[in-house]
Amino acid sequence: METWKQFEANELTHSAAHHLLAIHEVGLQYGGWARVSDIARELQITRGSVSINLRALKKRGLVETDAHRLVKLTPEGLHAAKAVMATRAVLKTFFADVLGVPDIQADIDSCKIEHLISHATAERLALFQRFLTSDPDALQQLLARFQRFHAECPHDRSCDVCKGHCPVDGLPHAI
Amino acid sequence: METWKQFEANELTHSAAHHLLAIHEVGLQYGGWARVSDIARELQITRGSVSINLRALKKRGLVETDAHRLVKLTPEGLHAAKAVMATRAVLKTFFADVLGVPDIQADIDSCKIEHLISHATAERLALFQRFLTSDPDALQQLLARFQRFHAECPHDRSCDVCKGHCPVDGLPHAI
DNA sequence: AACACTTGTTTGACATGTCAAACAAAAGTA
DNA sequence: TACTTTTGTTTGACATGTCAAACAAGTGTT
Repeated sequence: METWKQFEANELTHSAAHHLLAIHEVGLQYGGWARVSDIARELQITRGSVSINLRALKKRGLVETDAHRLVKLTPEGLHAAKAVMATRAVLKTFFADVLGVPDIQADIDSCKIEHLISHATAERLALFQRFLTSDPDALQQLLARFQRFHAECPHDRSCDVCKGHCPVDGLPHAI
Repeated sequence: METWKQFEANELTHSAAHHLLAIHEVGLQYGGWARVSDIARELQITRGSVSINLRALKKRGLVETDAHRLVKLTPEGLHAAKAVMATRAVLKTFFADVLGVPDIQADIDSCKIEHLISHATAERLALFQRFLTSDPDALQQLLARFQRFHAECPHDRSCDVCKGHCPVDGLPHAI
């Protein structure tokens, strides 16, 4: 059992991923360039923290700086940022549109997971969604039926699917 | 945008969750009791680290100790451990059996996510799986068709679903 | 030019989680 | 009983990521 130690073995930490995303976001209005202050404001952390964190990202070649201390993603940094955004989008769509999880919760969950889930799994999930929503045999109806179930489930024993118990841990619904 | 800070806002850290799981695992053979050494061996970390980490778990009321320094989960600790195991099982089943992700990758991904995903999302995912596999209208066939697609996808433009592009980021398949 | 503000960096602090090493107490063995 | 080993704790170190505060360099205003 050393699977659990893989938790640390990711390309990006949560913090690093969001620094890249913040640079990308801020840079949209300034031709890709961002200032430390802007990044700090975007992430709601201090300039000092951003300054320190950028040092590591520079050393890893994900970020570049100007003579005027302006910050920009390198091609590798941009690639990494786009990968994170794409993965998050897939997760969020699945949580919200397929599973029917409330929008805010879908945002939080996808943001927590975006940099941790493997590309292989994210890709299969994306394919699954495409498969579900593009199949000619009215698979849409299947989804619709599932969504309807959520709305109508009485969360007690009379319910055919949940039978009044949480499907995760098997315990009776608290509701 | 302060959604990203929610990453730290979980009931359990990854480390804490696995300490609880390790106590539970070891305890199966000893009536719920475990020793610091056993936990350390199970997690492949030093006794010193376990000792320090248990202090925090004790303070939070998730773990109790004996006069002989034997360690046990409290009812709350057991509940937390079971919740983590249940969530992981749901995630792993989805990744492996529905999406068709290789077993080892499904283990790693579910282990990374188990303590981060909300109960709401895990519950909907579990329901979705039950829905998929128990519906009378041959939904099993749907799954089978998706699985078959994976096996047959040529990963190039001739493929109807992936069209030679990664469904996550839209870039051409590297394969 | 003088003063005030903004910006980026550095420093010292804290929290978490890990290690190795030293140590003390308990258990096992002679 | 005496010796050895195992066990649990403590300590000092390191890495990451955060803060507040001090500081230096630039930018603006008058």
